[in-house]
Amino acid sequence: MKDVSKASGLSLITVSRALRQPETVHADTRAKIQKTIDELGYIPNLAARSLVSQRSDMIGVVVPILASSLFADFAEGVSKALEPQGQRVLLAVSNWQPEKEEEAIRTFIARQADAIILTGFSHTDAARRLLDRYDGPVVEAWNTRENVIDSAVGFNNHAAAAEMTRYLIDKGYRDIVMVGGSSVNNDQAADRTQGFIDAMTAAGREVGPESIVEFDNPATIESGGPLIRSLLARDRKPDAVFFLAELPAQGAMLWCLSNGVRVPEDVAIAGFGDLSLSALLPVPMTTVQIRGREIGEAAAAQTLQRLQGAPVDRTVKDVGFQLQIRSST
Amino acid sequence: MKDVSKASGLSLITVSRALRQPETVHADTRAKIQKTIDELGYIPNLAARSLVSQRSDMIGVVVPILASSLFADFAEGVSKALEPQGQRVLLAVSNWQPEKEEEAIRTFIARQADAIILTGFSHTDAARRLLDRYDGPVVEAWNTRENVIDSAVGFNNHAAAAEMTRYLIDKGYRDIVMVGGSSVNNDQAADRTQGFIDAMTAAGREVGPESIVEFDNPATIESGGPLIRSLLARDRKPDAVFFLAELPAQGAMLWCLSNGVRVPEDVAIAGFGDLSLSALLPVPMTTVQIRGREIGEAAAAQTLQRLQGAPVDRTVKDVGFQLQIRSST
DNA sequence: ATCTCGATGATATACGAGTATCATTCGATA
DNA sequence: TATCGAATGATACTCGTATATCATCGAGAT
Repeated sequence: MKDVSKASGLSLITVSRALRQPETVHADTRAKIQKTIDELGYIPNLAARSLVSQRSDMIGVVVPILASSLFADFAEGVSKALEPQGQRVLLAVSNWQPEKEEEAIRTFIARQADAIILTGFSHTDAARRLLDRYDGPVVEAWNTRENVIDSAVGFNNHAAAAEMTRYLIDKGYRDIVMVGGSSVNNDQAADRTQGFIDAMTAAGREVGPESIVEFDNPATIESGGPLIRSLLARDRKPDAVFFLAELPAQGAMLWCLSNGVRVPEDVAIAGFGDLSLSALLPVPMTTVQIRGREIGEAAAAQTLQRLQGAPVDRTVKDVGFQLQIRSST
Repeated sequence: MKDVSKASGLSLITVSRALRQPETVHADTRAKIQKTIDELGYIPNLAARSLVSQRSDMIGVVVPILASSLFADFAEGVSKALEPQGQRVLLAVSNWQPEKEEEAIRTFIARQADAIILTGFSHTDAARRLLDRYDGPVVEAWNTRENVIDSAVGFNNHAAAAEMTRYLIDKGYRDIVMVGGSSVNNDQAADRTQGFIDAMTAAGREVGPESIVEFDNPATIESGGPLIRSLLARDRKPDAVFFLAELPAQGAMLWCLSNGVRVPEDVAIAGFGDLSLSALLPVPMTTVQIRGREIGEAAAAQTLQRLQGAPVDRTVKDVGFQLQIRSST
């Protein structure tokens, strides 16, 4: 700013005013300042501005994973919704490790992030303490629960899994097996699993250890084949397999296609997520549609509202899900 | 820091030293300071530190898109490689618009980003000027060319498309059609297209307007079906179709599977990208394997080296690609 | 007893902007 | 001609951390 002041022959304070309170400066003066700014290529130092203004125009976002997942849609949605407001995304990938999330939160706060958007409700105690003392908006995304830190945006994972399970039961399947990821530090996986269990028991079905199979996170398409293969090798074959993630479901479907197993005649397959591929498979796949991008946009919108002064109301926004019943069941 | 100083009974300068030059402070004193830091929950203000140190421990990253693409792998690779060094990612999604990239660069510089990682070589003039004056490392990723701003990490898009084209020619295909995205503001698409053209003409093949079909960015899996359908409806059907993006190729493949078109007997299909699904399709797909995550890690590694004082050498690092010959050709 | 060195402290300044307070200049208006 | 207000300027202080310079104190070495 000092350089601009000298080059334009105007005082430092006038340059500052031209930038911060343009209405107090004569139009001609403003134009003159803008001209020298362009000539000099002056770019304000936002770190200095941040120091005074106590804000950074940055919003911290934590996702568990980005590759081949709806979290990429989510992050893109957040970024695009924030950009028009001059907010940038500070990104962190936690790999489903709460300690990494905590570390990310710590650096977000240290960098004066204006708000923090997290995935899920699984946080370390230290992270909760940090967030309690943090005065900006905090959004927990991808699930809905009662006890939110500040606000939440997502869908009811429990209800989604339960609804699909009920559908499978009503459809007449007798031996339903659920395949899910580890519930450790993953409230989404936990809620989905519980949704399956609750729907089953509510229908009088027994849920034994053989009804639930676990795969390792991150869920890959490659894991689907071996999983369904081992299930079909059981003495008592399941007649329906409900995958709590889309990629293994797709992998299972493709394995069946390549190995002469008929879907849904030999075994029905349902997924969770509805990646675009699922509808286009030779046997279009029944699945729970999740709109990751929409969750991201909603999370960003909620954040911006709060930043613009909307009151704290511990909102939990449910963007919903939708069962996509197709031919695989 | 002032609070920590008062609470611990030690002077401000000692607290500062304990944090910045720990070796100059007695271990007991250090422990005492650490204790009060923990008690108070003190988190240093990195905006203030940044103002003095002229660095921010943030690295700006621009990707054209994140959803359903290898750029998500790329971004994850960058983030994970930077994290152990205490660097965070400032993310921007440009949507293939150089103006958005320019705007992102401007804010990265304003926020004192230590380095900038871009996708591709298509920048606005203003962006080039900004980057010329910028003193941190700049990495252009996802392609290799001669005139780099600072350094580049990627693979030779031209060579990759040419090699696949040569393979198709050698395999005996007579009517090869290329399907690619718009080359406007997309050097990768342009280079791939040129690679196809060059390989064709080098083999004495004619490349007419009917040999090249264009789809809209972003390439979706949904676009593949209609594309291959219209190609097969031509009087002179192509016997091989080379998609310069993976999703439309997968879409085309699935359309063929669902519509009784035999691959590769009726038409051969080749893709570009090798998303994990491609190898698992009922007809595993021939494609060019790109390792997005590796590009991200390499870009991050190069950045870190430069930040740690490695000399500027206008490096162009080629991480390569690999033809995956499968059954679809 | 003198010197040296490690550990700590006091003071001042810098980083780049934002802003409060008070002063000055100039032209328009009554 | 006196007054007012818009436009601009000068000065000082703030934000939170880093660091240079010089000072002080005490323990151990010579």
